Amino acid sequence: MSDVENSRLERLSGMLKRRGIILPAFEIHGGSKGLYDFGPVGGRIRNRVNQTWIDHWTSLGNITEISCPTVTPYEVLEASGHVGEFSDFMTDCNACGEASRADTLLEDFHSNPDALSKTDLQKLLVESKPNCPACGACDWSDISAQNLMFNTTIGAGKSGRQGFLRPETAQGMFTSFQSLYRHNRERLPFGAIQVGKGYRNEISPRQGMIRLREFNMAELEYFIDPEVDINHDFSKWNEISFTLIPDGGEEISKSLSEAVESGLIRHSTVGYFIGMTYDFLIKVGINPDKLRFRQHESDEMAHYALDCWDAEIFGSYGWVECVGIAHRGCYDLQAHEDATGKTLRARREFKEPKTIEIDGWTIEGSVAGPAFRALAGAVKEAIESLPLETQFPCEVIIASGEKVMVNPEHVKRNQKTEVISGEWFIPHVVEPAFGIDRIIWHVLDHAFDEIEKGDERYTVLRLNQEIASIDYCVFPLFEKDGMGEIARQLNNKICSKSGVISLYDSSGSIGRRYARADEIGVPVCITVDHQTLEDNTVTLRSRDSGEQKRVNIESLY
RNA sequence: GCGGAUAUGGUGAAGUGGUUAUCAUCUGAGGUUUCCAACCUUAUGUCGUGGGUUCGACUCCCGCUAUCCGCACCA
Repeated sequence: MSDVENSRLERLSGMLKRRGIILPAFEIHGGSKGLYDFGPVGGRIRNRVNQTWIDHWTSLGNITEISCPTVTPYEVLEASGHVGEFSDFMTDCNACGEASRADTLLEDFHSNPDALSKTDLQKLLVESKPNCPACGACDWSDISAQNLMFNTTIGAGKSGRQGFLRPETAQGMFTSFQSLYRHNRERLPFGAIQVGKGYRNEISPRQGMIRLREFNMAELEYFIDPEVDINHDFSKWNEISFTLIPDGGEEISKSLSEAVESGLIRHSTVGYFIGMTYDFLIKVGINPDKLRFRQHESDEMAHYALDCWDAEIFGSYGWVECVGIAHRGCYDLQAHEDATGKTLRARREFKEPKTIEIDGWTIEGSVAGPAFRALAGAVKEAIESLPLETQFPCEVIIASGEKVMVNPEHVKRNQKTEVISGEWFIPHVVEPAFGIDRIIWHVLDHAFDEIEKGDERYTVLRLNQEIASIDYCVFPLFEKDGMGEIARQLNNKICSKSGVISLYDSSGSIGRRYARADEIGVPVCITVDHQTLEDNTVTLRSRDSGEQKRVNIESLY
């Protein structure tokens, strides 16, 4: 980073802190790495970005918003693969207090302890009794998962259950699949969105808002039928050339429809969400020249993912990934199904019901049941797969490998016609995941404009009206001759409107007050002056053009 | 986690082993001013934290915490 960019970054960070947009959290206690406050000005910016994001997706019409707990039981994140991927299993030496990685301790007792589950590691630890590398004792605490996820205990004392603060919002949407499916009248495609906090106990949070331990995420899980081609309408992006970096290739510029048709973007829904993501980022104020989409390389992508694109935004820290759009296949729902035995599926009706003629053998329950007892189920399965020509008595090999003698009285002819109208399948998921803090950082970075005014550097935060923290400032030119009262009254009127915030400021010269408002990006300032006293008009001054126009005060009520 | 640098009012900077720590700016109050950081008066506010050396530490030494820059991992 050059000195020029560096000092701009310092001025930007200084301004964000000074004006209460983004500041280190808990600073009077010394602060804590990777934790930031959105201050009195930033809090509303975050809220408005979140709301804009929600509105953006719900406008599709088949998206519902949910909100799941951040405290998540161990089993959920074990099923999703996060426990294995995000954490190490640790155990403490009760003699000296030194913490050790369980898999490292057990290397001499197992060929690949890294691959063991927590339960197996615990068992192996108890059996093999390794000594503490620090003090030589052998007195280990129970194994706990630690590291990139925040550990917590749900419930008090020993009866408590192990849990984590969620590292992403996605899992709650997968575990709620059945409810979502019903709500959407059991019809795909549909999506669920969630905006909320996620937590990762990063080893080394760095670069301000870019890597946080507690962060704001916004995720959409869009459930689709892998066998149905969705015809997305890409025409609204025909005029836009997207900057794309394909897996292993050079940066190119292409229209979205071209990139999807050529197969560069491997799934049209991924392509559609790239377009939606582009629109959202532009809406909140990202400079389109500083935005590109990069395809994950095969070895970077999670093994189950079919395609993954990151939206990267250029700012003071270089190119930073702020959104990930991943085709996750059926991985997540499958994982929770496997772990719980619950059905997380959607139904697909066949165009033509399938008719299956069955003509073979099955068991005579009243005879075979008492005869085979516990094996009866397996015997039934084996017999139903036998050809019609089979002669009884007959020796049958059942699933467990056991041989059983089946006599004619155990069986009967099975002749029927089954009509199957459809099937159950695990939907595929396309997931756009947004790092809200990273996006807000870049919005601020792109909006932060320094212009020369005389010899001075003048700061303007060119935020879009949609996400500006303060909508209006109201100034009396002077606080005398009744101008102060009129301005206060106007300010109160504007604040009382739902969703609108106005700030009253009477201190300092009028120029200073405009400058203060510009620095935090207030789009419009309203000034009450002498003329107001005569004809009830005020001036509206625009942040970006500096232009003023007079309007009647009543038109602002 | 490893290596390097840093920590002084809200912000940005000076400075010293010696008893009221300096400046600019910001902020508050008052005045002045007919619209883009004007001016005058006045006030508030600082040595990150814990220990050590010392008669005395903001200053020297050691932990800790935080920040910034490299290395490894990620939204």
